[in-house]
Amino acid sequence: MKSSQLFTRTRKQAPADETSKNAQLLIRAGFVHKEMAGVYAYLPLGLRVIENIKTIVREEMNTINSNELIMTGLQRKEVWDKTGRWNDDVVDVWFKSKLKDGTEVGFGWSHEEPIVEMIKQHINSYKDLPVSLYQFQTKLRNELRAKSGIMRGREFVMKDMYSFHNSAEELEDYYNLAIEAYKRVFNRLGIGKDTYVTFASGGAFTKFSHEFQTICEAGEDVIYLHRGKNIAINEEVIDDAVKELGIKREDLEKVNTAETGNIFNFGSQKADEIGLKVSGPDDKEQSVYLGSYGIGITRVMGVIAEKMSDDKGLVWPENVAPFKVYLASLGDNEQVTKAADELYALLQKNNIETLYDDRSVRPGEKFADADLMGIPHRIVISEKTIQAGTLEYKSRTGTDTKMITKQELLEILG
RNA sequence: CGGGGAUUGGCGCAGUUGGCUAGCGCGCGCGGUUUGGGACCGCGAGGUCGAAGGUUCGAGUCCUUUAUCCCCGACCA
Repeated sequence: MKSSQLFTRTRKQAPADETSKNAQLLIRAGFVHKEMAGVYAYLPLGLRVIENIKTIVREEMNTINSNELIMTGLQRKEVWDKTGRWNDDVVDVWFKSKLKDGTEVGFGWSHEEPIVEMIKQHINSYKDLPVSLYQFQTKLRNELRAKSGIMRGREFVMKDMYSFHNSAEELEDYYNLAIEAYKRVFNRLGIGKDTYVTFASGGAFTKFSHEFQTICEAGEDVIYLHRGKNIAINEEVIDDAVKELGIKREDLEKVNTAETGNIFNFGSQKADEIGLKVSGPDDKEQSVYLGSYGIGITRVMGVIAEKMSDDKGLVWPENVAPFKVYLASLGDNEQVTKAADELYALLQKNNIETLYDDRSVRPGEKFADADLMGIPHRIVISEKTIQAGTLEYKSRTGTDTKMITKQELLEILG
């Protein structure tokens, strides 16, 4: 992509109505546009990041044999009535509306009930199980207070996955597979070492559920870490967990975190409530066990922006960066343009996502934009580099530039 | 939902005890000089001061109501 064709604009100053680091940087760098409190549009650069995150998640969910689908944004009241969760006193984040004929509908804040209802038409026998389904969906939640930029919005993208099983044991096995898949996701996203599988309140079916908590100052959660034993416990359940796990409170370190993922074991209760049953091998009706697994896609993006930045701007990990290379040509010079065009073509040929800054603006502006956008690798082509017969390379995180050859560049970009 | 703060061109801000055609910087357009870390000079476009009502000879400045945004708390399936 050439900068001259990219729909984006960077700013020197952050808007006054944003104080969170992620929103300030993402807006300044042209990744998102704020529509209203807690509601953000994703501009071309931001969308690239979202898609990169989704690709990683998608690959890992496919690895554990989950099937991608996409459910509806509008939902039926009847489905939620079955579990009592249409009630605003039970779920206070509902956005609701009515059809022209008066029929009540809700805007999906979760898809747990609807997917169980839907599955009833597709699953009849124990032989149809297990099955796992996932989607990337825009969830709508009427939060009392949106905050922290894109980390807690009223509209956000979530990957939600649901697995259906014949027994508690089978669900447990899959649940553990999902934990491993999630760990791979967070590693690939570049926040693995700061993300902890955390004991959290489990509700009616299990004593604890698991949250994936990523250390982040701007996060809303507090967890206690036992680094030695690699145990993490949400503040909510600290007393019970300490007792249960036989560890000492004094050995725990208190940290702020953002909940980037969450997995739940629903047992058979939800399927029972909604009336999802299958025929068993003994020709008797049997219960279906449900697991639910979420990753906040846009929140993860916010957390990465929050954690990985410096005074010059964003610093994306390679796997999520909107472009891998920022190619800047300096000076309106035919030779320079020709050399930059050629290198751009070479990078494209090698499938290396490159943002080619072909604008006729001063060097400082190009460098500032490259840094602000957080592109991992920067290449400069100028009269100097042409005379030297090399390229100038700098990594976003490094402080020095170095002269390299095209071959060396391709090796760096692996 | 409780508490605190804010709202003036696209963005960031100033605007004295109410007083003249509402300013500045960035950005934008045109012309020129520049070209290795967001250049400089000149010219120019763009706001009715969040909204509604009120006080006054006169309101961006005072009063009332209201909307929106941010922060703290509460909430977070």
